[in-house]
Amino acid sequence: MYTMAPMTVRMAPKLTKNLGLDSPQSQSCLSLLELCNSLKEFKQAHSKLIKLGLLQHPLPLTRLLACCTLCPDADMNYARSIFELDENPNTFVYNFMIRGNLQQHQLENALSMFYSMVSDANYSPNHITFPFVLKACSRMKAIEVGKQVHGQVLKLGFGEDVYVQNSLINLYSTCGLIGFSIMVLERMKNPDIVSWNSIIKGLVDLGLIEEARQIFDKIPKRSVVTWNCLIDGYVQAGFVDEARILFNEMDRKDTFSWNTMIGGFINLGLVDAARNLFDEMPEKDKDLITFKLMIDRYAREGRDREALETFQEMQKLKIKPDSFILVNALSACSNLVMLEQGEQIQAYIEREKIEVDAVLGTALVDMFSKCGMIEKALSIFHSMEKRDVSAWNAVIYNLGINGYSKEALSFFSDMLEAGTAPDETTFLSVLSTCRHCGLVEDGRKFFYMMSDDAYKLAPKVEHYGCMIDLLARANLLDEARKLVDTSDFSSNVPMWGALLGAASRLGNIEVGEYAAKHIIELDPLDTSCYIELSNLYSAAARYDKAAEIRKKLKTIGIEKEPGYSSIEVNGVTHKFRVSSTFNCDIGL
DNA sequence: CTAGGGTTAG
Repeated sequence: MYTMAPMTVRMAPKLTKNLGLDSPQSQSCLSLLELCNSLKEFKQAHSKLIKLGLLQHPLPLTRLLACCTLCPDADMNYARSIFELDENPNTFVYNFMIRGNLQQHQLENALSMFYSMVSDANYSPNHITFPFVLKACSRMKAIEVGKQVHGQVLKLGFGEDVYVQNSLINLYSTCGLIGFSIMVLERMKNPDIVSWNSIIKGLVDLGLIEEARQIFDKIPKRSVVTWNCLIDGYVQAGFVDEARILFNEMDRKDTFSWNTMIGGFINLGLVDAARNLFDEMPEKDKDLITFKLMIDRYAREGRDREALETFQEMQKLKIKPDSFILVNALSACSNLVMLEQGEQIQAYIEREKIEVDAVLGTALVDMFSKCGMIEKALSIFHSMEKRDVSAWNAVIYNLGINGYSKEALSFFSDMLEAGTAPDETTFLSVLSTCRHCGLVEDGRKFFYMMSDDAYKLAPKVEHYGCMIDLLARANLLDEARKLVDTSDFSSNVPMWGALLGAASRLGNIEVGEYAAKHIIELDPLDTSCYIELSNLYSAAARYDKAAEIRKKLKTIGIEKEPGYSSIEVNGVTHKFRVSSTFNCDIGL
């Protein structure tokens, strides 16, 4: 919060005429400005200031600018419009603008503010300016500009300021020039803990973990951040045991320490080890990221139940989920067909007025349709302001697998009309719709459409799989075989597996043997192929052949283990048993 | 008489 400045402000004489800065209205307006913490309130204060004619004064103007650049959702265009009212911006005003642009990730604008500042003869950058500017340079990895700024620092005499020096260390190390960072450090009279941490972080980011460790052992003092940086270094390098030893040695762990360790385990695929740490972690230290790490990983691994349970734990601790977590939770609900849970999440989104962007909307659409609430799904889809490819894909795919093939295909043409470019998943959804209803003509059309000039998408194994199945169901097995023969996937086992499965379902021994021959050539240990083939023989009452295959299977000593292939549809992984049928969606 | 630096995930 900003304290009121005393009212004995120096004022330019020409401004004192219409002054009113001391008037009760002005006073109240200035206090209003201090209290407000939303853009809307700023704007009200702003217009009041204009009415009172106070924007001529440097003090209110600077304060207004401070308010509207410092808030986390600052509107920098708005800030800029105020800035431009200032004919003679002072150092404070410039600094606020640079900082605001930096916070809003408008790095170029931050730099151009700096440029106009240095070309302004009346005011020059001070010790506060440089950390912001240097940070902008390091975020942009603009090392050449950074070096020039370094020159300015020295020229203007801020080379001894510890904050500025530390910013320089960071600039050089984020640009990979750790040697320069060390040079800056060695010239410092009094490097502090932040200087050392910046060096350690720089080394860690370059993968120089041993060097980082040496510094860690050498420095006189360490902070929690020091420990966390080094632990993160070990974790990044895959030395999780080393990280764990340090972690255990820490006398004070903070949220970062725990999250770094948990994240490290997770990245190495040690999800259960991560969970153990998660359970050991004091509840009061857990934050959004802690939960995000666990829930996101559970969701990726299809451990939906655990994802949801952890999500509920999070709610018990009153930690507010962000939309990433909500997407994960919704996807778990749809995989588990847990409508009630999903509806609760939707209610939460409405209650908390969380913005339903394309991704979150798609997750809702997917959840409702997987739970059989197609109407509800469609109404959400229609209410979405922005629809990306995934949103369309979710609708088309789910309509298709629920038997609404006409609707699915009409959504597909709506999509093209809306100018959204279909991707491979779109075509997979469309083709699986055709397969679902035996629409051979349409299937062929869409299959060739995807690779034509307009879309230039190469059909993948999954697309071929759909086509094989579609053709086979229409008793067009020879066409299916030709498709495989002429594809780029003649050395792809699942591809032949799909043909074998189709042949098997039709009892077509010739094509079956043909496909099996290819599979065995490619992978003599493919068990599912033998099993499929023997089933095919049995079904055709060719028991001798079937027994022969079974025997072969035994002698090779292969265990029965069906092969799986998976595809991803709108972020949800669907498993297909490639050996037998292409339409066996195990995930449902 | 306003303001500044180092650590964790998608």
